[in-house]
Amino acid sequence: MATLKDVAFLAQVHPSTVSRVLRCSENLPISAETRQRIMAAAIELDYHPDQRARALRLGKSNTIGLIIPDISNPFFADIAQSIEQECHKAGYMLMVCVSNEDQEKEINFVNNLTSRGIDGLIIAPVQDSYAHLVRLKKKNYPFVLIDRCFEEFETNAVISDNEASAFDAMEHLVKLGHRRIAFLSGRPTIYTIRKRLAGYLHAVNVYDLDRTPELISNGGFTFEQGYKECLKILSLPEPPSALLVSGNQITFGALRAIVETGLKIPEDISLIGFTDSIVTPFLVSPLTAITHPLRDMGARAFALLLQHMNAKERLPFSRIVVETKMLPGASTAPINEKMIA
Amino acid sequence: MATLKDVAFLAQVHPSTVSRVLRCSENLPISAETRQRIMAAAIELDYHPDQRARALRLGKSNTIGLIIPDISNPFFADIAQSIEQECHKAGYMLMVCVSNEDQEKEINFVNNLTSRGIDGLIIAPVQDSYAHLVRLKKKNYPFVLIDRCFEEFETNAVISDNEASAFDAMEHLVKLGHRRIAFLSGRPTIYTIRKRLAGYLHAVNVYDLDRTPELISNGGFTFEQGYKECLKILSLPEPPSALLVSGNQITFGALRAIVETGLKIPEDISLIGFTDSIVTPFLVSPLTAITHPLRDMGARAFALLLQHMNAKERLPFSRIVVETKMLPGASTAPINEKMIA
DNA sequence: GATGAGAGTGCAATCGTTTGCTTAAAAATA
DNA sequence: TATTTTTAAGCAAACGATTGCACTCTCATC
Repeated sequence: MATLKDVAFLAQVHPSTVSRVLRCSENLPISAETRQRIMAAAIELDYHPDQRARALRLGKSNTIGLIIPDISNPFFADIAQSIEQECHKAGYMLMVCVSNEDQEKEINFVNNLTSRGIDGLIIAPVQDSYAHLVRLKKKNYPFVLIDRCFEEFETNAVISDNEASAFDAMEHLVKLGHRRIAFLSGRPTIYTIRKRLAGYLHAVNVYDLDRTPELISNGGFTFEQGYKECLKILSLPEPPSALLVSGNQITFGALRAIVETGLKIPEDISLIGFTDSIVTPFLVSPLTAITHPLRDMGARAFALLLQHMNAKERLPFSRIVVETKMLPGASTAPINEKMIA
Repeated sequence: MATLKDVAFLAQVHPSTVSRVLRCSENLPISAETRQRIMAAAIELDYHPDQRARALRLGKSNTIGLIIPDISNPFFADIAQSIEQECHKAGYMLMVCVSNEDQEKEINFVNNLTSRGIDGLIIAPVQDSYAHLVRLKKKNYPFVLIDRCFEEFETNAVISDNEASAFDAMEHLVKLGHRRIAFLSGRPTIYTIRKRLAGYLHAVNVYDLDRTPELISNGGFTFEQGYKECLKILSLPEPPSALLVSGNQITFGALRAIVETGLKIPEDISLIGFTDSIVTPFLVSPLTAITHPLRDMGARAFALLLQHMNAKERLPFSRIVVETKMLPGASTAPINEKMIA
């Protein structure tokens, strides 16, 4: 790797001169001849400034970090994609880290990224703890939470109206005559899950629905876990007539369980999923889905972060709430008589 | 951010002593009392070594870079996920960059990452050019290509047997009686596409199939492009009785076109897709899919990279070929009479 | 009672850039 | 011609961590 010194030597000038020529475009007192010589040398040696030295000296790396729990989940992959594009537009690099829902790993990433001189951080936190984020806040390090946040801990965040959308989905099912509706989700320590569960319970209360505890299941986020939990629910003595599933991978797992059990959607069971996959319209039964404006979420998180990174003084925190949208499918139908029996 | 100096000051020792105490665990000549004092100070100040300074001094960053064309494509997202996990196991950080199939962007990423002191690089190249990779090779910078490689340019690579798998898929269709088979894919500048096309053409020759040029389409990689290209093909005066589609997103786009056109799979048209999505079994018609051992590909690419990064002397290049697998679905069927009419 | 061996620390250079300050020559002004 | 200004380029410190070398002690050994 060619260094400034190498270029300087080749051009027969001092390294500082090379630096100046390469950095400052206009009104630099330099002879055309020398500039020419330096440029030629830089190209000749395929010189690229060492970013770590630069970051060290400048205290700025033009890089931000993104920590997400799972990149093979299209939900986070799409968010990552949009953040990456915004970064690129703004001249930033993006460092993507995957916590795999492991709190320990997330903490390590935060430490590692900050000590790399990352300028800011966007995090979809695991939410088993947040002491590391409190430290970040204390150091006045700019960061934005995405999709998940802490009620009791004030930070920047871009989230969606989980509770309302779960309630709406329930209402939709209730209007079709369903009174025994199961709720399938990941860990309830997570903000989105808690909120959706709250929306579910709210609907259960308002419409006085069946409250068998077995109808609520929080097994985990994966395809496999969704599959197993759904099988369990379907084999209840009195299985539900409808299912509200929270999460991309879980929904597909549930789908597998339903297909394997031989049930037809929506004739035998109705299904609404919190899912943002492009394939929902082409599933065995085109899925009624609650979708997020993922690109918008990513873009707004980055814009908010940028604002805080560029701020001279401490800005007040923002909590941006985006609206989900129910994508109508064909996976929900009025309850039929045999279900009740 | 606390520095070594801050810790040293608090512990009343020289920075170098702090560094030694924090780095070298065993047999360091240091009094227990001093060590104690230093440790306490480090914790008190929440000290984390500055990685850019460290990387600068050590010439090693314990970070590798991954450049992929599209992260919202599960194919690359899964590869990224597995590489990330391997990295983590080996104590490396992963920096993920998304080229969005833009050669310019890829070149920038390569320059930027290498000048960040990244220890190695895994790339799924855009393949419009490779001069930047030649430079990398010249500088003896360790890198591994994944999924796509260059026939005429020797490098490390982990790829799959694209040609054979396309041929096998075609053979499968031919045995069902299909003779008019369309091939839908992304840009033919890309290795995988070229190879799959070669497999397709080979089958066309061996079995003397219909060679109407309109049956071959290379519109692009996206869902939208797959949709449009497929519509075009379906509206041919003599539409094909079967479709071989190359790529995740394109396959779903084609699916949309088929569904919208009102055709039934496999009664009206057979479909085989190169796709690695977990949802293929639950589509309108459970899809016959050619799948890749994605986790394995990622793991092997990382292992190969690690080997080259740790090598004292120049190693010979490896080209690892993994086998694809045809996942049987229900989207292919024997040709029926009305198709031929 | 020198000499030598270790134990316990500090010093200073280094990695590659950047930038305020200085110097030196040339040009402009008095 | 003497002085100031402008132009052009070099010097050196700094960012934070690491490490070979050197230094000062304290013991034990010959």
